[in-house]
Amino acid sequence: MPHRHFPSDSLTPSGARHERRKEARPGELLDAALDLFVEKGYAATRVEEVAARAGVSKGTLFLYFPSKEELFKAVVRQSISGRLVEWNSDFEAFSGTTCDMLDFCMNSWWERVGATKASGLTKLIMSEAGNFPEIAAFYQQEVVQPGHALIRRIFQRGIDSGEFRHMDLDYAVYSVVAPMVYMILSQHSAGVCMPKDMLLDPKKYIASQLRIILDGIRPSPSTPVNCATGPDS
Amino acid sequence: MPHRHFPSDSLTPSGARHERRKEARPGELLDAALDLFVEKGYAATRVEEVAARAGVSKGTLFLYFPSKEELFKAVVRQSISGRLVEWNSDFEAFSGTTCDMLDFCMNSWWERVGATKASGLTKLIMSEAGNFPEIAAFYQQEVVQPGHALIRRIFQRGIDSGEFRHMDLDYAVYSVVAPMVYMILSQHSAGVCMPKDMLLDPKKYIASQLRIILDGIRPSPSTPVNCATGPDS
Amino acid sequence: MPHRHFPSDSLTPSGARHERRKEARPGELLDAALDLFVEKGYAATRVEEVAARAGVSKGTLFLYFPSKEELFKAVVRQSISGRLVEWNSDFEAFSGTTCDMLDFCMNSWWERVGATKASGLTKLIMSEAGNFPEIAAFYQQEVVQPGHALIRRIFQRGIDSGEFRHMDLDYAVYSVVAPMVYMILSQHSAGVCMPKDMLLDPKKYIASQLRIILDGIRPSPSTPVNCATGPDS
Amino acid sequence: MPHRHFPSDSLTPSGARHERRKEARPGELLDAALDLFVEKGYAATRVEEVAARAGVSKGTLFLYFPSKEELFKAVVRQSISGRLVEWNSDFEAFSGTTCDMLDFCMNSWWERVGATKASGLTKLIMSEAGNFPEIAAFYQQEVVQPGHALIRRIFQRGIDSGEFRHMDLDYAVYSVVAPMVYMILSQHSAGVCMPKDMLLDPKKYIASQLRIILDGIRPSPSTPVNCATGPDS
DNA sequence: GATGAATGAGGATTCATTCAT
DNA sequence: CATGAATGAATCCTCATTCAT
Repeated sequence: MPHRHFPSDSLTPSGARHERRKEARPGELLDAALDLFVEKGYAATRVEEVAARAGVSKGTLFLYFPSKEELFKAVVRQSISGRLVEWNSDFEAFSGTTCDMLDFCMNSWWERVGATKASGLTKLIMSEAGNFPEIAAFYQQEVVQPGHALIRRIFQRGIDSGEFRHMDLDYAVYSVVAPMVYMILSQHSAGVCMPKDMLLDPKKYIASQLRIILDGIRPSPSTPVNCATGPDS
Repeated sequence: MPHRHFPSDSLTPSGARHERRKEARPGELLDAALDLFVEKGYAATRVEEVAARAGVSKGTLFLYFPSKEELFKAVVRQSISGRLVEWNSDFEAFSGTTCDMLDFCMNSWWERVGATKASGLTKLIMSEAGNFPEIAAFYQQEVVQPGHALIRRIFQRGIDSGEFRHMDLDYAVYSVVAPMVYMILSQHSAGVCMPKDMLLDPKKYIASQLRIILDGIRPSPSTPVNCATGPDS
Repeated sequence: MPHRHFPSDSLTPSGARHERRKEARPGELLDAALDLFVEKGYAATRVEEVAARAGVSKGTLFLYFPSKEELFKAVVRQSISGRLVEWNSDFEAFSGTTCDMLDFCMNSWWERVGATKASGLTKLIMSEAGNFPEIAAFYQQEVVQPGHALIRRIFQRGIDSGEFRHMDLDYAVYSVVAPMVYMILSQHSAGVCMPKDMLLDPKKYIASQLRIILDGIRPSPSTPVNCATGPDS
Repeated sequence: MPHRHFPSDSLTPSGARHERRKEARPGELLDAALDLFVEKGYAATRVEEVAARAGVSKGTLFLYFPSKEELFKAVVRQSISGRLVEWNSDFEAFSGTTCDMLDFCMNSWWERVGATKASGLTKLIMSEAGNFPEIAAFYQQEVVQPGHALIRRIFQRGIDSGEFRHMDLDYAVYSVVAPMVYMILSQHSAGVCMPKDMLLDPKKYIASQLRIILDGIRPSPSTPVNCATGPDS
């Protein structure tokens, strides 16, 4: 690999001046942008730095993406929205129990997004959405709504089949969303989410949450309470 | 130069020369800064605006805080300190069921934190933790660890009394933490957490999550599954 | 004058770093801006250069004018619109013949605008209006409409008093506007308007045009033609 | 390397290899450039757009013109050349009154210049003269001088025949030139020349100006004034 | 000769920080 | 102490120009 260097500390792209890699450029820029956006946030990431990390000059970036914002949207599309489609279709073909479906949902979300760099985008957007309403709207449309819709569909399936009890889905979906989002945040703001020196094992975390949720939403076997008596009774 | 002795000074009432006691300045600045940092984030908050809201000039702010960064740290340090003491003591005297305790925990947390300015601080810290590791560590020690410890104590109480099943508490606590944190985030990044045009009713949200949690962690009434069969069975 | 230099070739302002001339700054900036806008056009004038010529830094300019466009508008207001008011009021008090009024109109316009640097703004705007519609609209409103209205009022006065014949004022006003605008343009694009090596004497130019106009718009003494016969008759 | 002799070349029809003869390229580029320069001005015209309109790539443009500036000069030089010859000869054969001649002059000028793309060139040159003195001189020699000379000859003819009064022709010519130039400018900077929402009808405009001029330059029927008395007399 | 990907200097604007008053 | 005028580094984006293919 004699050509192409990735100077991570210098803003000056190296290599030959004209390299003509039109096909490869967008992907290289997107990769560099994902890294930097996740690492430093949207506002703090300079486009020139993205270009430099991709091994091109500032101007080249604007050849492929008309603005920083569009660059960011493209990153989100590639890293999340794009994978959502494939993810969704997995569910179309799913034939097991709805419990398994929810299990699959949480675990595959983790593998496809949570465990990847893309998860940093979620944290980024939550942090900076207030300053970039357009980006928030974009993420909302491309990621949040489809995601909620999927979970809602799973829940509905479980209710219809008798696996789950009746619930107000508008609120119940967050029993799945919240732990997943929280897990992602704890990856990117460790000190803020997790007690010091403790790292969560994602698989165990998901299993733990999943069990509570599933137990918590199945049709009440008896009365919904076994809390009738205090600890001192 | 402890006092001024110029004759001309006698033209001015020597008592309360300045309307606002200068000792109050730092506090006013910190209050203003907290509001603005919460509202707009660190980067988007301009020091001039902070000064203006505190009723002083930009230059004066730099008299008390050597830089924007130090101002931020001071804001967080002051706002965090000892918030949990009072809350904790409420639980010492609690004599009801552990289910009620968890109910009280989540609801009073909502009233004391979620619905107040303090929630903005949580969001702020999560957003900026990456850029201020020192702050993250501080928050970790002052808030996260005590908070987790409290929930853990509640859970342990429930297990000991037989109200809750045995669980790996290292993971189970997040069934309470995650929905609460998520609720805070959705307050401050509405468009990113919630499907468009939908606002969560906090009381209903908490009730919904609480019921799932309580059902999800009580001792298994039968087998932990009623998902043995698929939806088509 | 030990302080304050006007480095016309360097962009670095000289003098002490903090000079505190708040009252004087806007005027100095406006003067510098007028010079440069006239000399180089709107697009080609760099704000930094304006600041430097006024002896301040780039940032200082934006302390007084929120944008390049507002700076330009302020220049127009100071150089033209502002004077239009005073000019207009001269006419309110005018008690002579309407012929004298028109004479005064053209000559005083020349003295107040045509012969000053402000005339360069007219040329600038005609050249660049296409690229800056907001500026064109502003000039239209602040300068063109009041100017046309004034001329129209003069004409109407002459018609009412019997000094001028009846005319379609929508078109007749240009018999005054066109020569004045042309005169201004010839100042700033000499080679394009005037035969080489010929400079117009403004007073004689105005007198010549004025006489033609006045003769051309007085009530027809006989028939409007003495062109009934060709040159060979 | 006058010709290529590679055998592989024989696979291609050696005759009309390129659709557009390369000799035509410069002309196509100049045409496209004229359109764009006129429409948007020099600075606002991008070379890439010129190339695109000419159907070639940006690189090709620089093959024929070493810089944007040279392209501009070439455009103007080509577009100006010899435009007035034909027009001039029309007047040689003219046998009517000089009033008719002036009428014909202004109206045919409108048809040949004012209403055509050439008018854009005039406006362009006036706008850019300051930045391209060489162009201004060229325009001066090719257009301004012959044009002024023609009008001057017409005026002289009218004076000689008694149709017009004696005048200082150095100044009187502008009574014709100014309205015509102004008309061109108002075509290309409508918002700047005309009160908002008002469009001039060229024929009526010319008729109006012509009548004033003709009335204004015919031999004084009485005294040159009927402004001896004020409006209140 | 053509192409079009790549370059990078240049320009408007923002804002934390300084310091003369 | 307090002020607020002044600074200038930093950042996004444009576009004339270059040159490997």
